[in-house]
Amino acid sequence: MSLSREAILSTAQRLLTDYGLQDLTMRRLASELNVRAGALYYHVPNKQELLLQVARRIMAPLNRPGEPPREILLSLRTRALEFRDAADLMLIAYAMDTQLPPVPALREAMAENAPAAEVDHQVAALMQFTLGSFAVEQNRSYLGSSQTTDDDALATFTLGLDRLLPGAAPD
Amino acid sequence: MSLSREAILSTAQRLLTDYGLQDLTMRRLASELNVRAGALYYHVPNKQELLLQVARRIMAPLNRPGEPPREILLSLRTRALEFRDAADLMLIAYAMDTQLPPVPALREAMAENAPAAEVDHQVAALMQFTLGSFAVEQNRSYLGSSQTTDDDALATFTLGLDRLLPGAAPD
DNA sequence: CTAATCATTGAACGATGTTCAAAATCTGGT
DNA sequence: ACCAGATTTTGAACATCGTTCAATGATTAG
Repeated sequence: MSLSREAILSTAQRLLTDYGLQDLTMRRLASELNVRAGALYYHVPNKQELLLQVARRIMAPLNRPGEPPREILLSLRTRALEFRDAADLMLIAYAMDTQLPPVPALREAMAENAPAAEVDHQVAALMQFTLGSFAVEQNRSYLGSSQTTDDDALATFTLGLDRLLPGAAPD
Repeated sequence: MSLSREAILSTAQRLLTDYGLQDLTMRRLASELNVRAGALYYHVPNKQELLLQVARRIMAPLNRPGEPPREILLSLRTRALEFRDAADLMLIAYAMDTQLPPVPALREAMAENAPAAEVDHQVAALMQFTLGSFAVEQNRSYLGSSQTTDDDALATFTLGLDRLLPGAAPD
């Protein structure tokens, strides 16, 4: 069987989960597929694109229409922390595509009480907070600097969610 | 005159501003100082530490006690966008040091109406949103993907601030 | 003036993403 | 079964990166 974009992406995703972004090199990925690095470039234009597609794969299952935004974003958090360095990837992927999942689901869920333009800003703020949260949290654990407990991190995250989601109470 | 940590850091900061993180290599930095790359390692342990110190330098002037949080964070935004790739650096620096400026100033400004632990979470959420915002915005302009105007970005940012700062109104 | 300390060099190491002509493999038509 | 053409993969190279370190040069103190 010959190589395929699909095989490359799913192997990359596995490497990311098991060993992190640092060990996700083109040579390592190729060797995992019993192939040399050059072969990958027949199926994928470059590493940046590869990583982008991996990020999409990780986030795609989270576009769940009908689910409350709070649940969606808590699921996103679970997923982000379960893949090593996923936070950075997600942030870049979202920067490149504003309509990345779970954005459409969030828009739909929040479309009720506000005009479209307002909803866009609300969703954007929510995503920026969420991804910023993950990035900080993941970089922190990556550097072993345990200035914060997991409980603190989660509490901060839900506090932010409560404030950024419609229907938030003032302090 | 011999090299100094100070000269290295300020030159690094200038390179960052003028050419971005991609061109801030140890060799380029050394050449800018009329020196070879190895010499830098007598004054700085490694590049990671170098970047961290640069981030501190950029953020340090923003610890302005007494100023309202909203002003502080808008200044931080101006500063972040004025240095290329500063957003990523700031995020990493904050991940490594929870008390990085302008955190102390924010804590002080928000300490009035809540217990200490609650303030910490509020400040953390605020910083995560802020840095996430910058990172998304900067990555976006870096990739030329103009899916969003500057005005939109600023509107999203202030919307988030209004919601995350004490005294926010519900929708 | 000399000895010791400080600072820089130059060359190397291992690793990275990427390219590309050549080789290998697979495919369909006769 | 064979062959021509297209599809894939290789192997080697390129440029670049961060980092190390013995040797060298420069500075300072006694």
